[in-house]
Amino acid sequence: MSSQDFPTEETAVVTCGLPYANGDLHVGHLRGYTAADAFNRALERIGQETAYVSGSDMHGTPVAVNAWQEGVSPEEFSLEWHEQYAETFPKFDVDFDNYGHTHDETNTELTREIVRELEAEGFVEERTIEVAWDPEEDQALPDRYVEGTCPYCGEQARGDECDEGCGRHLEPGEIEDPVSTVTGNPAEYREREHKFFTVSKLADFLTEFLDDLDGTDNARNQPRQWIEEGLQDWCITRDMDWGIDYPGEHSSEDDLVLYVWVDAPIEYIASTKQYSERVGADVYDWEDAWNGSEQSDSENAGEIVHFIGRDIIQHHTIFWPAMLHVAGYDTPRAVCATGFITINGKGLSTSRNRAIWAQEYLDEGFHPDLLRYYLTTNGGLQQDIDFSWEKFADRVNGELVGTLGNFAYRGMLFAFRNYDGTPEATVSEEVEAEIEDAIDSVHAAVNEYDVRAIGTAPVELARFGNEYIQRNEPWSLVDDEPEAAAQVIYDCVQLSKACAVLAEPVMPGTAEELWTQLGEDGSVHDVELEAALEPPADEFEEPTELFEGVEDERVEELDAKLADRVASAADGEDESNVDESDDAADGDSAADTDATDEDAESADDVPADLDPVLEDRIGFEEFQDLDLRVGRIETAEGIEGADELVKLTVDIGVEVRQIVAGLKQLHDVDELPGTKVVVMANLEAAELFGVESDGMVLAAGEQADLLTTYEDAVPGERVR
RNA sequence: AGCGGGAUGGGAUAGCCAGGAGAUUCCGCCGGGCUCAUAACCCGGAGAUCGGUAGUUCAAAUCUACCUCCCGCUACCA
Repeated sequence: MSSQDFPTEETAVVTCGLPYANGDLHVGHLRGYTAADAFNRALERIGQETAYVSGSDMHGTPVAVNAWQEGVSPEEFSLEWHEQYAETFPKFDVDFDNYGHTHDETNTELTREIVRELEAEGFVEERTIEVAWDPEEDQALPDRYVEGTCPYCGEQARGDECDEGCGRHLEPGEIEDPVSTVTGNPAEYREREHKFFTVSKLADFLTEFLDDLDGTDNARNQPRQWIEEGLQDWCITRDMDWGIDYPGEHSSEDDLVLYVWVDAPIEYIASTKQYSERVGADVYDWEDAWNGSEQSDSENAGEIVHFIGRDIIQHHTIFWPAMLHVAGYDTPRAVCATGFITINGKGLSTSRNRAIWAQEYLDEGFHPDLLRYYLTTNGGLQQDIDFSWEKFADRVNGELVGTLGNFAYRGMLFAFRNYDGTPEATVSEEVEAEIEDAIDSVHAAVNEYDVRAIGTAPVELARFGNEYIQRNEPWSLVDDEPEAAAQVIYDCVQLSKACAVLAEPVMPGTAEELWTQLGEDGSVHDVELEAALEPPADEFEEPTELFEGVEDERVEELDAKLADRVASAADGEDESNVDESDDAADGDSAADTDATDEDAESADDVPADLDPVLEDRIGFEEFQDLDLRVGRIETAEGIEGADELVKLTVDIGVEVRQIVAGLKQLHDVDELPGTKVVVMANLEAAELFGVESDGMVLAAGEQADLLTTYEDAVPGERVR
């Protein structure tokens, strides 16, 4: 890449995706925030001027819809979540220099200012488009207020994104057959004036931008494809009242607000600005970070580094740099998109309660550093990583307790007992070289955005330390060769000090603890990596163990708890799904790094590709809930455009139903009429390929072998 | 079926972008050592044709093409 290595003379700013203010935080969120926090701390350790900022994402239709359902104002609703987030992050030592929210004054002002700038530069056009409208309520239905059919792939889609089909971002008015998600009313389209940001004019700029962009590969490759396919202009306004009013005189009467994705990333700037205003521009000047090229020769002087979840790459590599560029700000140096988290190998799912919640983790009494270490070092940033309590315990016990904690403790305890602190000596060449290497590796890791390597550095150094102390056996030297023993122990204290410095980014609390135990002055949060080579303090108190192990029984207990919770969430599926309405809603979240639902429960150990019998038994009463009927197919015709679907009318005695079934390739459609079948009669109706299907015809296996009766059962008889 | 991510010793991971020695580390296993340390630590060993095939190259885990399989999301298996 074309960027200069860190540390640079410029001012850096590190951000992480904005948590969307409509749900509890979980390990998926935490992964991104701890990675960015560790990266920012590592930047500080190598002497880069930097700030770490973020804020809550308050606007958008999911908040409005959820608030409406709870009967509170969107502001009240989102502020409550915002406050919870603001309280939670410090508990994980996620140390934002500023944490704001998108609904505050700074962001509102700045957003309007930037939009005016986009207008002034001629990148905003007013266009008349058709928007979904609820005729009964007489209100507009932007984004998630409406569902319908994707015009590109024909799938069921949300108003703003074809979430289930081709994954495209949908512009207002594009979705077909719209229905209000609030009232269920079919929506009609009305003509409205809206503002468009002409992103399509910026393809060349964006291509160049991507060529110079640092960070993870996925953040560079995916948008390239989108550009090749052709960029669409972006509608940046919505007909609703929750959001930032579109700047200008005539807009207020129309309830025209800016689309949430306009003001959300601007919070990165706003939050930096708030930080600057609080500490003073002489300490940190937000304009150097966001507008550094004004004062500097280089074109891209600000060192802007975004950490995001991989689901929001498009917003950060297309819309956002386009806005920054036109409004005269610097564009990002790097976008690092993290992978998802799985729990015990399965997708994290908030609605199924298969998640490790932030508060839950804390309530279990674990130190935040343990999770920080696990999340940042379990795999590369881009990689999906799995969380299980067993693996967690494994890594804590092996690497933190056994290697890092043990090394620091044994060396320092030896030193304390024999020398009341650091013995008289100077660092050996071998140890000095080892520490230098470790420092270099962290430097390199920062420049490669390799948070994992930043995290493993202190543990690797401790591993060397354990080997070193073992090889030199100070315990057998201490009587006969006191000088040699002193040398070894001095080296160990030096190594412990280096571990403290190296551990700071990923395990800030533990690092500070170790630093204090070593009798060092000040805080490890204020030193640079080179402090690892400075002579340790002469005296220190008796050390204590840095980490506590996680017992096997504890792991079993935690696993059981998680399993119970997932099971009970599954029981109450219907109800809980309504409350949680849709964690899918936080797809708008700027940091939603959970993998989404996955279900098929494990089917290992079963021969011949057959699914095992489900473990959960149901009661007879539940079986009684199934209304299975004998039916006779009356008519059958293929559905145009569908490969497999057949539209059937089936006589089930009490009535004739229209049912869609996937039989076309497997049966001769003309021969189906007259066939007796078994029908699941009280299944809720669904629409398949635009055709209503009221019930389900039972069939077995891939070949859709139809279930039938062999004697004289007549249509309408129940099957039991 | 579409899109995305993978495939490296028993399990989990690194290396791949910028091709070159005996392929990294952790867990597990076998054997040994140490006893300063939280049954922690250290050493040695077994164990990988780096998913397959073809190609580029003096040289491929790494680059190219095709293929297979796995995972996730989504879907016309209602």
